[in-house]
Amino acid sequence: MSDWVYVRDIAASEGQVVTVKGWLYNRTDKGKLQFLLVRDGSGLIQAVVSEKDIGPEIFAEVQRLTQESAVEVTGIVHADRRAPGGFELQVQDVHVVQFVQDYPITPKEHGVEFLMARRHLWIRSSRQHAILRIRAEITRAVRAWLDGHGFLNMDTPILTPSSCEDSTTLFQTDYFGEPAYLTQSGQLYNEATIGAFGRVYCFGPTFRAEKSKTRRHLTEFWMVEPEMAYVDLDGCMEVEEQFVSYIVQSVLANRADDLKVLERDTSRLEKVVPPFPRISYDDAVKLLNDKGLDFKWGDDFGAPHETVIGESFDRPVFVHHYPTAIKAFYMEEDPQRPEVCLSVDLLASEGYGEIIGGGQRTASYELLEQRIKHHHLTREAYEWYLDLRRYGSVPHSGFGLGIERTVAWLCQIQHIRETIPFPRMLERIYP
RNA sequence: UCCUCGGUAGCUCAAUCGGCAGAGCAGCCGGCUGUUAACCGGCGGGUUGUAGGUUCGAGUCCUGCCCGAGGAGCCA
Repeated sequence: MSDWVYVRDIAASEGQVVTVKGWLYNRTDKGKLQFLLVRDGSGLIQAVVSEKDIGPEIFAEVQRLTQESAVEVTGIVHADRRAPGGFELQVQDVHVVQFVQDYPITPKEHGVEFLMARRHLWIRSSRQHAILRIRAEITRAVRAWLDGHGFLNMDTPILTPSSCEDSTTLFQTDYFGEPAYLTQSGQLYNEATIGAFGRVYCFGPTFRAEKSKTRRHLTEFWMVEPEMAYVDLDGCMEVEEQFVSYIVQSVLANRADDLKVLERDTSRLEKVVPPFPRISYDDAVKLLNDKGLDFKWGDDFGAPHETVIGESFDRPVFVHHYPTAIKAFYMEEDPQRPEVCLSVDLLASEGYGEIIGGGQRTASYELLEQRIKHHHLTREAYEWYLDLRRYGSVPHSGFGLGIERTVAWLCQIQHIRETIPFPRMLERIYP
């Protein structure tokens, strides 16, 4: 019995007889010679089957093998320039674990509707495989950087009694006869945990019940939200640029093969190092007007505006000091200019738009109380949040990074639906 | 929610002015010792999303409905 090895480790077994356990990705039949492309989750390897090596009986069985049949392939590992990946197996034995009939996804072209309905199988395809491996690297890097920089992971609730912000629509559920909502942000809770721990982050799913039907929106998406006590707007931007740069450089260093599968131009990503350019909302408006776009001060940027601003720089760009009126109720005002607030968004390059929203939070009890009233929020529901301004209120900042948008940017893919194993979108909750 | 486009074989698509519904791939049969979405030959494969309407005749024109895609708004 030969050793079971994963394809990713195959180079270490050159010249040895090993067994690969996986699924048939594709097969080419040349008569007395067949090429099996076997994937095992860790990689893809070509297995060369010759009739004279394994005899007519097994050879004929292999000839009947169909796409995605489960197989255990035993053979000698050879380096060969002609093989994808540089190594191949000269097959000595094939054990068929399951013959598969009529696997629906062929190596040919398919439409989005067809593939999305078969998402549970589509994730086996090489492009999807590469994207989801990069996603895993991004989430690994997120935790590694935060854990290494004094942030404590605080898991915030998914079931919440009310809205965190007043702007978006929430999914309502029944909580023992009372209405409850799926969280749209852990931020408010993290403003409490920083009072206990100083620097924290939450990382989990977030839900928005808006009927958004665009390439940048999911109804369920993942967001990491760091929050920091005694950190102002400038300090927040410094953390963001260090954090994002680390994530990008980790993907470049650890997922080069997957970026190649996606044919990602990595030269743009190599430039993603601190410092990032910083422009005020005022200057962003000027920039848009100078480029001939019709945009007036006080409006929020739409997708085309974000694209133009993002494309004006060679790395992600901070836009800060948005009008107070278009931002959430908890944003701190600029003391010199109350009509703008200490908020900052990070717009990704290459037209991928906003990947981070954040800024400095209101520290003043009086201002927050006034904002809650002004935004028609229920005072009672925010009493605990007001408590945080009663007992040791300090300047503090935080931000939320959208994982799927980051994956789409780094993978250079057109639609966010491919950045999560099972996307939840308007009109799609299957599979 | 609004705007635009689409739905034809298992998949991806074609079908001229309203006039016999067709190709590639997949499947099945045969051939081939270096294939990379292999190639060569052969075979089978259809309630044209759905309900009506116009017409001698509708995949094609008209209306409703269903489903999907792209975009807007909102946002990460």
